[in-house]
Amino acid sequence: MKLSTRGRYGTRLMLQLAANYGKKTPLPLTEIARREEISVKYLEQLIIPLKAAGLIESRRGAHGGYVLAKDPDEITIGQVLQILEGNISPVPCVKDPSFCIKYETCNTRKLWETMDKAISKSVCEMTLKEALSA
Amino acid sequence: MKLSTRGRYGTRLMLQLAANYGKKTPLPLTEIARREEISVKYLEQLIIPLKAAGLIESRRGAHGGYVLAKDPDEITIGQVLQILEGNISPVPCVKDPSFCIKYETCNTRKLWETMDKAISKSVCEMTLKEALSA
DNA sequence: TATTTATCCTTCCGGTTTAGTAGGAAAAAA
DNA sequence: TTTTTTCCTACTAAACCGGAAGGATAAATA
Repeated sequence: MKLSTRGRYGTRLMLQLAANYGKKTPLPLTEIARREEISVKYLEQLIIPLKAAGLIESRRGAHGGYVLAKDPDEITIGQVLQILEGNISPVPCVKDPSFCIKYETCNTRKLWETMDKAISKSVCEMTLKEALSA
Repeated sequence: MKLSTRGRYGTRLMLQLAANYGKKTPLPLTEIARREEISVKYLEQLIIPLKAAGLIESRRGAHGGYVLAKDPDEITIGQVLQILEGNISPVPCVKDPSFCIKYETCNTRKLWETMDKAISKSVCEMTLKEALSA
């Protein structure tokens, strides 16, 4: 039960943008790629859904780059993971009952719900700002 | 970040054995397969590591089957998942620092540790007995 | 205006993991 | 000796993961 590189790299990407928040110049992917040792090409892929979700704004051309669209304390790690990994619940049925035909009689459902809540809580209560200062 | 069928089916398997705990006859996989609608062949595969870990004992031949080797309140969901899924931490580096070359400078490590603890706690504090009665 | 620096857009691909299936051997009970 | 069951070793189709490739478009600068 692992996060993929999308979630992990994407979080690092977002923390770099959070650290740059408030500065005059946007942060280009080339710079993030250098700091985090991740290829620009892969970062380009990860940033698309983050931008589509309205968490990021971009400026094209020379001296361009990306900036957070919101304050770092208004974005949670949970949001970022949700966008990049999809639903982060440990089992599909918790968020989508139609997934399982045995939904009513399943002896493990409440168990997964307990687990799901623990995960959601840990990650939705933490903002980029808090993650940075930790 | 999903559990695979190994972890999910294996937990259902263990809960069936927990429900049978104390009864005179062991529970055969054919019966578990019928109740849970999982093929015997796949259950056979899942039960191997559980037995190897000492959570289960087997009896061969007619009227054979499996029984828990311990009381249901001495086995946690966390143990079961650990055996079937391997390490359930959301990122590899939390349990194995050598995995990551950026370990010292990583801005996300503490974040994953927080998440890891929340998951471990939720799942290691719940025993089969509790899961059954929930 | 030409060049450089960026984002933006579409496509492809090899490797690994997942979720099983297949076929039988060995043991124990009836 | 037949049936029921565990035990053991392979095999595989499909999905997913982790990127790389190649260029188009836009903005700043010289």
